[in-house]
Order: sequence, then structure tokens, then C-alpha cells
Amino acid sequence: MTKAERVRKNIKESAVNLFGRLGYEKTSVDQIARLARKAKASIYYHFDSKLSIYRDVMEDEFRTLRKSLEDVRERCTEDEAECLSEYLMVRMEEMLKMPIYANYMKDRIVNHTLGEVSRTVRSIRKDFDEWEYRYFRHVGEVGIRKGVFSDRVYPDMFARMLVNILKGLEIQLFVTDDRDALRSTYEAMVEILIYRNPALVVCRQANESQNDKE
Amino acid sequence: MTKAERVRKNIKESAVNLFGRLGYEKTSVDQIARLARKAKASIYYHFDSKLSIYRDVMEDEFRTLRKSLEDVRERCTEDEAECLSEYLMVRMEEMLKMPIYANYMKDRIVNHTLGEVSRTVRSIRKDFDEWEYRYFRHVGEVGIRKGVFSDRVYPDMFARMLVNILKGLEIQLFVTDDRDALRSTYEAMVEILIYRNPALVVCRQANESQNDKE
DNA sequence: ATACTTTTCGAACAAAACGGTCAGACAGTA
DNA sequence: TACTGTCTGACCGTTTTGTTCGAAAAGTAT
Repeated sequence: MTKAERVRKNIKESAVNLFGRLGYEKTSVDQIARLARKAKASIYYHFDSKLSIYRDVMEDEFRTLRKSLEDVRERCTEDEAECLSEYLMVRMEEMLKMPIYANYMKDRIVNHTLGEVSRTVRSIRKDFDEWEYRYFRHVGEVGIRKGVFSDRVYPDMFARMLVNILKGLEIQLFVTDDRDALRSTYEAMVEILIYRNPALVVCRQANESQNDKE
Repeated sequence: MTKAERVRKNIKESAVNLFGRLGYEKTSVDQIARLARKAKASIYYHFDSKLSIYRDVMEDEFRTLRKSLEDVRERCTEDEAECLSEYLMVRMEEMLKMPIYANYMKDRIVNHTLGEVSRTVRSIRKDFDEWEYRYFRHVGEVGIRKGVFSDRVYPDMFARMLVNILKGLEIQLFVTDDRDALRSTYEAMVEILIYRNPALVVCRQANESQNDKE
């Protein structure tokens, strides 16, 4: 790691600290510089603008979120419903470890307008959504083929719906901070998504009554 | 409660919210006004200045701290050591519920200078210290007379020492946020303060061995 | 309706803080 | 010595800040 990279990293650490606690507007470049023990002008040697620092650390947050979710995907490949449930739980926990994004969400809700900052975050978020859409569609394809989910929904519909529902619940998560409420909501959602094939239900009931007799 | 008092209270609630989250510098009067649904100029009808709002809500925080500690003092009058230990625990827990003061402490540690704000808070804090000193001196007097604490220290010394030690530990508390570490430190401190009168120890040992024989 | 008081606020102010620039200083090094 | 990457103090134009003031509005008692 070169010296320049080390300095850049140091600046980013200061930025994470401040953006995470104060948000974009309330953090000044001078403050980042002081915390990184550099002059304000030095910050502009390593970064183009305040916004580019913000974008950089925000991207990092989403990168580590992706990494965590990739781990879940690899770890769990058996039952699609179980898998999805686990995925959503980890997703929630990891999102609560994203202070900069959480702060942005809160700011957005109360201030209603952040201009170019919003545009930047939306672009990062769009990449993440598309990445996640691809996964959901894959889960949908496999799940529908196996009969775990109803074959009346197409994988594309299935994935799009999930992405949008999760976006809504996310706001709730950051505003209320009530992870337990969200957990049960996720569980209920997965439960509803699972296709209760009438034939299978009858079959299962038959099995159970047979087990009772034994 | 008159209308003016209600408005004042409403403004103070907004101020508590913002000062507690953002600190003094990062909170603007306009922001307080918006949260209280008043024009900025209206704030100055009810308060002299931004600093006077800050002083007001900070004093409130110390007032409720005092109230809690007075409750402990009344509840517990038996064993001086036990009493002191309980007092310190409640003191710590209650201090963690003082967001504005906590925020001020953090700011002070990283910024090193806040000028007139520091002067204001120091004055409030001085009142509290003197109030607490009087209690510690009283506990010292009674404790030393009863032989719980060593009679080689004077009540004044005893109280002054406690006030200063607590001030130091307080910084640790706000910086690390590790209340468990502080709890054991407090316990150890009280343990050390208790006077292990050699005569009493011998006496107690004799009693115990007598109990063994029975 | 009248006159008087209390409360609110838009507009304006000087001062400060803001993001960002630039010319030059400094340190390593070939 | 000349060159390269890194740092910084001073500065700029703009926006935000705390605070003031006169007048509008709301409330109240006569």
C-alpha cells in the first residue's frame, strides 16, 4: 500500500466517522481535515470534492453489505424459502451497521430535499437494487420451478416486487429502529410468498394423520 | 400554565432534541425554530440568545440528575459504603441519560475549545459539584465517625477527592461508553475507601471462628 | 368598535463558516 | 541539480449564521 493510499484511507476513516454521526450537510471539509490531521487544502489533493468523499465512503458501505449478502447466498442453497428468510434477516442486521446510509435516510425523510447528494446516493442505490434484483429473480426461477412459490407469478414480477417491498420496509427500519417489528414482518412475508399448493397441503395432512395412527 | 410558558417549553423540547443529537455548534436557531413550528425571530421573543436556550436545557438536565440522586440519598441511609456504591451506580446510569451534556463532553475532547459555551457549562457544573461535595462530606463525616472509613482522612479531604476522581472517570464514561468497565471501577473504589480497621478485622475473625465451633 | 398588550414574523444585517482554488514550500530521489 | 509527489497558508465568492427591528396579527379588557 503506497503512502498516498494510506493517506486516502485515513481521510476516509475520518469522513466515515463524521458523516456517520452528523450526516452530509453538518459535516464540513475542514472538520474532516482536522480529524485526519491534515490541512483542508490537502484533502483536495486526494479528493475532487466533498461530494466525492461522500460517494466513496457510501460505496464502501454498500460494498461490505454486498459481501455479507454474498456469504449468505453461498452458505445457504437448500430450501428457497428458508434461504430467503435468512437472507432478509442478515440484510436487515447489516443495514443497521451502515451509519452513513442510515443518516442519509433520516435526513431525506425530514428535510425532503438534498439535491445533488440525493442524486449520488440514488445512483449507488440503483446499482445495488439491480444486483439484488438479479439474485431475487434467480431465487424466484428456482423456487417456482420447484413449486415452493406459486407458478402464477413470473420470476421478474417476483423479484421486482421484493425489491420494492424491501425499499418500503427499509424506511420503517431506519425511522423506528425497531428491528424486532421488522423481523416478524419479514417472516410473515416469506410465509405468504410460499406457495400453499392445495394438493400438497392435502397430501401433507394425509401424511400427518397417517403418522398419528402409527 | 400560561401560553407563553407552553411555547417556551415547546421551543425547549425542540432544542433538547437537536442539541442532544448534534451539539451546540451544529445546531442552528433556524433549525430549532422550524422544529418548534415558529419563525426564527419568534424564538428571540422567548429567549435572549442561542446560548441562553442551551444554558436552560443544560440546567434542566442537571436538575433531573439531582432529583434522581436525591431519591437515592433518601432511600438509602443505613450502611455508608453500600450507600455510596448505590449512589455511584445511579449517578452513572443517569449521566448516560444526559445527551446534551454527553455531547458537550465529546465535543470538548475533540475540539479542545468552545469559548463561551464552555464557560456556561462550567458554571452549571460548578454548582453541581458544590452540591455533591456537601453530600460527600456529610457521608464522610458519618462514615468516619462510625469507623466505616479511616479516621486518618478528614471529611473535607474525602469529599474533595471523590469529586475529582469522579470527574476523571466521567470523561472515560463518555468517551468509551463502556458502563461495565466503569461499574467495576466504582466497586473497587468503594472497596478501597472502606476502612479495614485491624482491630475490627481481628474481632470479626474471632467471631467467625467461634461460629465455626458452634 | 376602541385602545392597549402580547405574540408572531418577514426582511435585513454584519460576521462567520462554507466549499473550493492556487502558488509556493517541503521532502524524497535520481 | 532538477524533478516529482505531497502538503499548506492565504484567499475568494457564496451561503449560512445569530441577532435585530418594525410592523402585522392575535388577544383582551373597556
